[in-house]
Amino acid sequence: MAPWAQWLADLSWRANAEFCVRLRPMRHQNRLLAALSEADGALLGPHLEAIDLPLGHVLVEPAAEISYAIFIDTGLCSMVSTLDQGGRIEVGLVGRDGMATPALLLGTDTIPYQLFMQVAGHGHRIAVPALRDAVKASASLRTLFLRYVQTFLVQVAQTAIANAGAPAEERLARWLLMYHDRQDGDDLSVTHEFLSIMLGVRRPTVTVAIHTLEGAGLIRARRGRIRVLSRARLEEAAGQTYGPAETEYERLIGPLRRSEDSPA
Amino acid sequence: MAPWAQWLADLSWRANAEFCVRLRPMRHQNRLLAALSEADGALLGPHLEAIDLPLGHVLVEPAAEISYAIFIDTGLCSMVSTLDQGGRIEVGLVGRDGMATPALLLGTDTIPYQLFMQVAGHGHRIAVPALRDAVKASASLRTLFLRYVQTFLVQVAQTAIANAGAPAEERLARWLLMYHDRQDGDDLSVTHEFLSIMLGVRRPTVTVAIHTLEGAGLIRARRGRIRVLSRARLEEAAGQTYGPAETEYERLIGPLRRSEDSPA
DNA sequence: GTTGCTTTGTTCGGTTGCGGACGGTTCCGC
DNA sequence: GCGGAACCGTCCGCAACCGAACAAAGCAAC
Repeated sequence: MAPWAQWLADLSWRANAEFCVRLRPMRHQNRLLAALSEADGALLGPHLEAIDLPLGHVLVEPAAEISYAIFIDTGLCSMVSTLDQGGRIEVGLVGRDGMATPALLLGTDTIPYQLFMQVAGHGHRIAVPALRDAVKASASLRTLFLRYVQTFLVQVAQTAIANAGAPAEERLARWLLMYHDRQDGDDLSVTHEFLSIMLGVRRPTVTVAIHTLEGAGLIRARRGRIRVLSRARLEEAAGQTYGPAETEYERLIGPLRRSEDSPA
Repeated sequence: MAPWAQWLADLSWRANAEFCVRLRPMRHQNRLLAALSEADGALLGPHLEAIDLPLGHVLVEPAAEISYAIFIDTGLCSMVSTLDQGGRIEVGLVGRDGMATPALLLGTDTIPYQLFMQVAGHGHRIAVPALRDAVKASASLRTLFLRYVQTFLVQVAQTAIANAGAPAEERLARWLLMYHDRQDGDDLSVTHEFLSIMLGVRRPTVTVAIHTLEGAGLIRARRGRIRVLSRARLEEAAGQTYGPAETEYERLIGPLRRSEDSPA
């Protein structure tokens, strides 16, 4: 097994990951925080702490009480189900588009899934009681956050649809697009093995699918790195599986990616 | 094609389905309504209208504005994605356990999916503005309903997990249990073809899976009908796919099924 | 009770992806 | 520049499931 898969399998290291509190920048990269009104920003701001989110950091353990909500500025976080046999299946992805975990807005402090950083980055955290107070006090804040929950729900539903029968190649294209949506630039840092876990398929299957997409000129794959060459054609390749969740996001919250797009 | 599949494919009939308003019974079979406090019941009650929910009735059309929230007392409603190729994939199931559609609580009046009655029954409806007013006025009502959204989110996530690799037999077991949870008695009305659509597999695959479960003595299948013989063993057969959503429901809201269980 | 439709049972070949394994290549640290 | 670790490419046999089709059995209406 590859060593990075070690921390994927080994649950004991998680106690080592420590938060590194830093100064809060003025403009938030996180889309939800950036979308706050003046008043709502003032409501949350004092309670936000900047944190580092190293690779593999576990934000939430299944059935364990959650103390902080996290707003990611850079990096990616996966929500996965840990199966008895040791396997993992990804059900949702959170980046600078939202918060982890949406369930905190739905009246629960635990979820049956695990959240961990899949791409290192940084963000801000807020203690759950402070979040609850703010959400209780401001209807506009509540509305915004619940709208995010809706987009997340649709995202999970799209995962269910993609997992039902869509060939590995379409699922791969969808996943690459979702990653691409949540970061700047066109270079994605992922290995085949990582993708195989996220997509719930075998690693060789990922290799084959990547070759197909690369052969068609949609991406360029290098060791541990995938560059998106044509978003437009990648979206075609993803078929029905990509789109609804992103449309929902732009309708309810705002632009997901920065303006520019890769050339087709 | 079987004729019942006609209305599944034919979208034009939907205009024919008319609501039949009736008197409101005193005790709600719907679990959410039954769980309301005195005050919250008084808040919603005056706005509730009893309605019939005939087989195939379309409650929500993708991207179409939703006017009513529906609380199902009996019967079953599926949330499905309608694919371009004409196929449908189920992503969620709503019965007397909740309301249709949860998205109304998340700040949107449209969803990218279709909701239709899969098993005929009846329920109550409330106009969306009235629902919004009530939810805005009562924090306890909001909490209860949002908790339901959480259970629904987990249900959809479990669908994603089941669709990722779980063999048809496990998915079938899970679906039967979810149906069983949402009605009285042990007789389920479903055809193989119907199940094949809900599970996203071929009809012969369903036939084979049913034979396996029947051979093991977990169910008894007759034309258009399946009787649950042993819930406990059916839950075993469903493996990891069944459980988390139901646990979440009982933790956050209350009992899903009536007390008694089928003999093991 | 016969007719016609619905539902169920079964078959066939083909494809996709799995489980496992092996060899090659790139990268990193010493 | 030399190991060794990590990652990528490929192969095998095998099981699940698909797409299509056809036959049998239950049910209902006349």
